[in-house]
Amino acid sequence: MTKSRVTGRPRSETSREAILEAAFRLLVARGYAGFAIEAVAAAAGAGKTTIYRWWRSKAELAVDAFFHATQAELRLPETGSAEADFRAQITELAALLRGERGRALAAMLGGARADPTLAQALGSRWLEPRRRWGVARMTRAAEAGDLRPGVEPDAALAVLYGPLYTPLLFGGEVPGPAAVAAYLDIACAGIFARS
Amino acid sequence: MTKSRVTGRPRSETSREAILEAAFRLLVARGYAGFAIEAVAAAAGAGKTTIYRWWRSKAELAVDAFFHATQAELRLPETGSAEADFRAQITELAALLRGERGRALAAMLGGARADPTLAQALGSRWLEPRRRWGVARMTRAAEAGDLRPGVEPDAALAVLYGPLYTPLLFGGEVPGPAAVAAYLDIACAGIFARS
DNA sequence: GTCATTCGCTACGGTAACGTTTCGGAATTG
DNA sequence: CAATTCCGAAACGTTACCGTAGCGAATGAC
Repeated sequence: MTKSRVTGRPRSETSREAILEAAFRLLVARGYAGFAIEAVAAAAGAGKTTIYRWWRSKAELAVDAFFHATQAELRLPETGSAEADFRAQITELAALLRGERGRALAAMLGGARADPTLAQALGSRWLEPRRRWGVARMTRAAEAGDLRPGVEPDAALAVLYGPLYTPLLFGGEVPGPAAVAAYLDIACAGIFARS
Repeated sequence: MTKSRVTGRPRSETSREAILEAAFRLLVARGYAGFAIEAVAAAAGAGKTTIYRWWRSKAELAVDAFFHATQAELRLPETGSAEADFRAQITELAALLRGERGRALAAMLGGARADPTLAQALGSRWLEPRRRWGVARMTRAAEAGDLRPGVEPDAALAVLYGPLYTPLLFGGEVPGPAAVAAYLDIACAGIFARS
């Protein structure tokens, strides 16, 4: 957006990372309510001014911090059968959401009930891309005749992803590999046609 | 707990109900973060003192308000087949969670990420009783041989209830009757043995 | 060396809700 | 009537965080 400056003191990459990491830690430890700009600045050894200069809102900082901790770890596979694709993607997602990143996401989703800015940022940067992929992949599977008769793509996606996200709502831990496999066995048996 | 008083001015039932209803309205309209004791008192035409006298915490007031609006509308059926029992109970729960009560519950679940008191109150008064019923019913079904081979009760419950609660997490609307039936068709096909 | 810009730091006024206390008055019992 | 308890209203000091401003020091291009 801003024309790249050639003069003046350059932005400190050290501070940027310290802020993002401190924000993530705080999000995990105290939730979105206890996630205050002042606390982030203090924990990062940075000035409040520096944060306000580079992030427009608490919401943007939170989402940035989450992505900074997450990197591009998640693939959206497009090979193999639909069932294999979904199983792979959900298993990977489950692994990501276990532990700190899951708690950070839960904190943000909880906070999004009170902060529309956050809801919007989270929707456009996390939920929507994933949902788009899921709908597209499931629709392709339906057209290829891979689904049991009468199965609607939306309902199938709800059954596949619902059990994964529910623990974030209730404060529990995201299921481990064995539990994920167990529920996927059930869901896939109801969704995909057996050859 | 307290010995029943025989003397003095009796507690005003009018105030009690005005407070519970104002609390529910505020919970629906502004979420748990915007749910302030002062605001409840003002909206109810009551004094803060009165609220502090009868409720120990914000969390207790919120949960009480939710139950006051919910009454005992929910049955936990025990007749017929396991599949019929779960379908009936989930359909009823979905109807309850649509609209205001769903938003109130979503607000509280979101707030529970930040307020352990609320998490505990909500767990013991709402989640636990329901979960207990579900586990018991599903275990009985397993013992009766009504489940497809290899289906674990915990995983089956996750598949049945996950899609219902997920919208509360993402801020969406709880599915309507048709959508509930559609996802239950899929889930039940994966869980219950066909005779 | 000069200049533009960012840095961490400290301080400020403003807002919001907290939880407590005090008050005069109203409602019951006996 | 007296004793008791609850009521709504108002005021209090406290805590937490907001967003902004100004400081001297640091940094790097020119």
